[in-house]
Amino acid sequence: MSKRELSYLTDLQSKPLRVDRGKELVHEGEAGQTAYIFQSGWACSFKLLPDGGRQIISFPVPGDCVGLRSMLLRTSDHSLSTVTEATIIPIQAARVKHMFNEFPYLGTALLWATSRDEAMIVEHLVSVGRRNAIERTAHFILELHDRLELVGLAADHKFHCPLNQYVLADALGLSTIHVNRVLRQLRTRELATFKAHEITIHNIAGLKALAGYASPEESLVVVRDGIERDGF
Amino acid sequence: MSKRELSYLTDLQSKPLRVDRGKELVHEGEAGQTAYIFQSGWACSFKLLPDGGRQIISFPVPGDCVGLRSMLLRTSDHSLSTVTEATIIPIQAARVKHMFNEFPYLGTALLWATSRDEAMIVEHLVSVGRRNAIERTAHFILELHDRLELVGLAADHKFHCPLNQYVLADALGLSTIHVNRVLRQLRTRELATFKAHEITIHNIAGLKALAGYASPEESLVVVRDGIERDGF
DNA sequence: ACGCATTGTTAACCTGTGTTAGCCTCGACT
DNA sequence: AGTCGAGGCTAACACAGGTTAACAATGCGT
Repeated sequence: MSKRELSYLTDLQSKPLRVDRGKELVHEGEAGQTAYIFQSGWACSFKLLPDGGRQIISFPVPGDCVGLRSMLLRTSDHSLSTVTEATIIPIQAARVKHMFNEFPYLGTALLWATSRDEAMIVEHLVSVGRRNAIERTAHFILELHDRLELVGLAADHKFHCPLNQYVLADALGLSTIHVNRVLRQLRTRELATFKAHEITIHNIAGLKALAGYASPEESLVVVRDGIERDGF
Repeated sequence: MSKRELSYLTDLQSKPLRVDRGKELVHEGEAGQTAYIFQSGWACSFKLLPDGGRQIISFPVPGDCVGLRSMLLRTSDHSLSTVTEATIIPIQAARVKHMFNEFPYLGTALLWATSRDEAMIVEHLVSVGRRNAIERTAHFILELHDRLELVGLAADHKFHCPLNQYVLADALGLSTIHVNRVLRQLRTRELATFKAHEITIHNIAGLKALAGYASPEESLVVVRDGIERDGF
């Protein structure tokens, strides 16, 4: 990346903004004129169902960028709310569009970033579709751990996690009560503990085995061990 | 789009290629040097699990383009197999990368296309996470119908669908047997019939009500009817 | 310190979905 | 025509997970 590109990227960012927890930053179907970088605090993107239920798609954590995609589309296809108080850096759509013309190369970088997001959503889909409640929860904890470790927010197999069991249920496609049961089981089996907004992984190998979790680097290998079936 | 851009897009495409059904075009973890446009035939993209299960992510149908994303990343995060015999148009990665520099505007178009894909995956995640078997199946049928209608492959609430119940199960996160039960129920309730590779929707209003399905155009409205809950 | 709201925890019961096992149908091949 | 295999269909049973209903902790505001 050239100096000019970098300085442009810096210019793109507005002043950090503090928002309360539970604030809906983007409403589904709304025109998405703004993207945000999360400097601190957690959020969740989700879709509501006609019956009032909801499915959480992902949890942006500090360092993550959201809404870039919906800037280009007319509207956002899901809502976004903060889970905790947060500091965000808004990015204006107009400037991003200008950037696309000025520095085409950055467009590719952006495409790369959105691809990473999509990979996470796909993994989430696999979890919900084909893993049972405990595997799914274990997988979720491991993924969160790896993501947070990457930005220095997890150490020693321990990290802060401001989610409650209701939110967890909406993310994992389970009922609150069952989340509670599963967490208890993880505790009893001495794999991981979720207490007072802090997750501690006691036995990371055991947890990975349970979840069928492939660390980002190993992910290529594990799949080949699976029994291969043909495509139809 | 300028004439020059259009002709460039045409140049990009190689000769159509005929492939057998059940052919794995992309293997998970593989470097994705090629993208494909499906001219005819169906495919499915999926992830395999260590225990041999799989989750189907999406079904590319004629007119769809796949693999553009994984060309930019080092590797593809999921596999792709044909479901039927198919005619595909391969697109070379090198030429696409060149295109990005030459016509930055097309990069945005590409980003737009991948965003549409992602929206579909998100909807799939919502289905699997928060709809029960019959709602999920109904939703799937409706989505397929709308997609195929768009490319002229569905008419009169009827369309060809070469998927068997095993494949359906892997897509919907259900067991084969349960897919069978659900299809029977849809038939009995005179909502839709899946027979001899052909899906017929008998009562589209009823099916939409059951699925909580929002047509692409109406999708903005329906969600606001849901009971709103705050973001945490 | 008190009361209230939020979140966590547990038990009992019920239902949706998975599992196992088998039979039927149809088309492809010999 | 007969065999074989793939895919569809059904039934009986088992179990994971959902539902309902309490109650216990915790934290917050007054």
